Amino acid sequence: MSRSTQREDHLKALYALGGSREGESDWVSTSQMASHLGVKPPSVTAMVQVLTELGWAEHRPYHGARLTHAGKTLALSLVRKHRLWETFLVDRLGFDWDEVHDIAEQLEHVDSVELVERLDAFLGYPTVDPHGDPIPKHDGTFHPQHDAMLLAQLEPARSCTVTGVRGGDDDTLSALKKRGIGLGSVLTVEDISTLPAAWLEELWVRPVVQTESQEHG
Amino acid sequence: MSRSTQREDHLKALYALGGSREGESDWVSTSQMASHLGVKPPSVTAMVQVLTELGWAEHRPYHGARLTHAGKTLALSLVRKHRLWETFLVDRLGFDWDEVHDIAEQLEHVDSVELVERLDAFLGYPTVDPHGDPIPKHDGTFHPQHDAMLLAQLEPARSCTVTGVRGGDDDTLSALKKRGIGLGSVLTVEDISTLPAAWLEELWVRPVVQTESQEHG
DNA sequence: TGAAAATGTTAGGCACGCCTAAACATTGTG
DNA sequence: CACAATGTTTAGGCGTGCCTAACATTTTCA
Repeated sequence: MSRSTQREDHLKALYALGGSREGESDWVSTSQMASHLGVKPPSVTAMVQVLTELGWAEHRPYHGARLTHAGKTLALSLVRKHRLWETFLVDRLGFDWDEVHDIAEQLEHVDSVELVERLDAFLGYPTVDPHGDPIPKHDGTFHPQHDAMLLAQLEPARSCTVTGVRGGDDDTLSALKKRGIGLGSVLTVEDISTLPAAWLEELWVRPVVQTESQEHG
Repeated sequence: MSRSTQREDHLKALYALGGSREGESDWVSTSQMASHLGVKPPSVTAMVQVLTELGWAEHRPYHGARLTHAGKTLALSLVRKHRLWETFLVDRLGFDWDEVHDIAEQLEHVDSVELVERLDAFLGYPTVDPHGDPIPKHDGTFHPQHDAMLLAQLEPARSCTVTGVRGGDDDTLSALKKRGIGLGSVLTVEDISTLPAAWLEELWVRPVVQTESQEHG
C-alpha cells in the first residue's frame, strides 16, 4: 500500500467509531480502533501519534483519540470515495451489495482528485450508496437524509420500506440477500416478526404510507 | 502499496523490457530495470531474487533476469488490467489519453479477478486500449493485430491513419494531443513531413486507401 | 479507600523495500 | 595476458508498520 494508506485507514476508523455526528468528534479508544482495523493496540497508538503530528487528530494518553476538523474533512473525502466506488461496482458492474466492500476499500486509496470528481459525474451525482448510506459531497457536506429511522423505532404493526443498512458488514449483507431483502424491499408486519432480533437495530426504514386508494392506484 | 505491488511492478518491468515477443522472454539487466522503475540496481537484484523464489523469473547473476512462463502469464494479467482501466478512464470518464497512465498504474494493483472480468464486460470486451495497444484476453492471448506498421515504415507520399502510439509516455502523448493527433487521426503527406523525426518510430499507422470515389462517397 | 482487574503506552524486535558504499565479475584494450 | 572500465552483487543501514512483553494508568468493587 502507498505510504499513506495506513494513515488513511486509521483516519477512517477514527471517523467510523466516533466522528459521525455533527460538530466535534467523540473520543475513541486505541483498542476500539485496533479491533476495528484488525491490528494490535500498540500499532494504533503509534499511528495515532503520527496523525497527531499531521494535525489530523488529537491524542489524550490513556483516554483516546479524536479527529480534528482537518482530520474530519479528510475522513469525509475517503468516505466519499468509498461510497462512490461502491455505487459504481453495484450500479454499473452489477456486483451484489455484499461483495463490494473489500474492493471499494482498495479503490478508495487511489490518489487522484480528478478521478473522484469524474466518477461522481459519471454516476450522475448519486446521493446515497448501494447500502443506503449518504455520499458526502465534494465540500464535505451531506445531502440531508430525511426520515432516517431504525426498524426498532418503527411503530408496531406498520409495514416499511428498507432504505439502508447500518453496519454494512458483508456477513449481514449476504444474510439479508439470502432472504431477498435489499434496498427498497417492502417489509410487511409479518415479515418483520420473523426477522432476527439483531436486525431491528441494523435496518434503516421508511414507514409505508397506508392508503386504501394506493392498493388500486 | 500492498505487499505485492512492488513485485508486480518488477514483473511488469521485466515484461516491458524483454518479454513482449512470443515464446521465451529476453534477458534484461538489473540496471535496465532499475532505471525503468526509478530505483537503484541493488534494489532490483533483491526483488529479482524474490521473483525467482516465487517461480516467476530466473536470474543468471551478472547476466540478467527473464520471466518464466508463469511469470509471463502473471505479467500479461497485469497488462490486461492496466489497459482495461485506461480504456475505462478515457472512454467512460472522459480523460485525455495523456492523463490516465498514473491512475491506471494504481488501479491495476487492485486485487479482484471478478472486478477485471466485470470491467471487461462493462466496456464491451475491447481489444485495444486508448493508445492503440492490444488488450490481452483472460487466457493471456492477444487479439491478433493486423497491419501493424510504424510511420517510419510507411511508403513515401502516402497518407495514413494513426492506430497507436508505441512508447506511450505522457510527454509524447500530450505533445501529440497539442498537435491534434489522436487515435484515428488522418495524417496527410504534408502533415507527416512536418512531424518531429522522433515520432516516425513512435506512431503505429494504417495506410489510407486512396480511391477517387471515396472523396465523393 | 485501595488493591486487583482492565485498559493503554513504551520498549525492543522483525519483515519489507529502499538506499549508499564496498567488494566482486565481466568485458574490452594495450 | 594483465589491467582498467563498466556493470552487478553483497554488506550494512534506515524508515515504516507490525508484533510481543513489560510497564503505567484508570477503573472497578470489596
